[in-house]
Amino acid sequence: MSLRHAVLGLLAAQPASGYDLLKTFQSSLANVWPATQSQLYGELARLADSGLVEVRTEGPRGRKEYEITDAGRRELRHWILEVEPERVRRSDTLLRAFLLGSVEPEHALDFLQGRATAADERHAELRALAASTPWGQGDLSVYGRITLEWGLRFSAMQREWADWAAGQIAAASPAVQQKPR
Amino acid sequence: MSLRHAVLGLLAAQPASGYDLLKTFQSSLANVWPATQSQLYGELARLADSGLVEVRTEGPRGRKEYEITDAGRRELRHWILEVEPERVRRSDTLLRAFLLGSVEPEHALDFLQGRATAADERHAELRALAASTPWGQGDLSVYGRITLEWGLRFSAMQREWADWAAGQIAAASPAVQQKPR
DNA sequence: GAGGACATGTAATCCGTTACATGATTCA
DNA sequence: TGAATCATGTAACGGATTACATGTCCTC
Repeated sequence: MSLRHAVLGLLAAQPASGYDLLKTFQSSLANVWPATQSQLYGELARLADSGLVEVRTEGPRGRKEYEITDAGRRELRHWILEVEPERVRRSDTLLRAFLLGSVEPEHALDFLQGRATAADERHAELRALAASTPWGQGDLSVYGRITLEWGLRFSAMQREWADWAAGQIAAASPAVQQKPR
Repeated sequence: MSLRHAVLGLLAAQPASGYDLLKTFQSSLANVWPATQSQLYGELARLADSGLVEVRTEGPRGRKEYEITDAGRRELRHWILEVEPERVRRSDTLLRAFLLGSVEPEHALDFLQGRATAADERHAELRALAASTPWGQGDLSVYGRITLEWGLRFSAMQREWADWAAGQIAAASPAVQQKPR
């Protein structure tokens, strides 16, 4: 049920149409909570039904500009501060790591080295994003940076973990030479 | 489509019934790729339909012991080594962080301090799990440790990030005192 | 007037969760 | 004989993804 709160959070900053929100979900939010057009319009309708948002104005081409209501603000605040976040549950990469025993050690090493490279690439991508973002003075700037920093730290951690894990496998399989980087 | 590969991966190590697999999904795998009983029995039926596993023996109480087939092993190997893992897409915590601008800075600080505590608790939980696990000599031991290490590093990273983020907010809101720990 | 951007909506399908339902075997 | 465990299956519901469908407005 977090898409609902993502939408409320965006509308808490400023009124917007589904189309406006969609652009945000495809750009900055794509790295945090991606959502599709279908989902978004459906969620807006449901939010309006439950009184957490309202149509403020209807514009050309059927444009509906939504505004958060007081009930919506209360719900958002409650969710952020009082609902315990769920842990990240599933990671594709981690599942593969768990199952690496079913391939030969040299292929396990290849996998981990691939993960190290992918983590580096992700890190570079986020660094580029940070550099190209016109960071202003507002809240969005402070919290956007904090969110991005999480991504940088996460990808750095993945890189270091993959290197460490490759070392562990090399140590456990003396016959296998770890390829030099 | 990863539950399918989690099941194949477990059956690659040894034949098992749905009931056996369920216990694994509720213990060690719960930290990596949780799955419910419903899901599991459904997936086993689908895997058998597509010829990736086979019923090896039928035991008492309708027990069906499944075995991976050659086609299943090929599919597993292909998935582990040749299918690019998906990035972790959604994090409840990160979405809240992104939206923290909609609450007062002192509550944003509370949130981040709560995350720091939760990360510490998770870290301790995983340390306890590592200590209480009878690590043997096999593959499961090597790859289980590697997976657990990821969790330890992840929770450590979250803790450090939450502390750093709290510092950023305190700096951006000079009026707000960061509570001492 | 044609093309692109704006703008919303619906349908099909898949995956995951919760709950319901049923029955067999073992052991105290 | 009754409780616990073993064992499998189905149904209902909600969220996410992809694809389909339609129409309007602006600008060149």
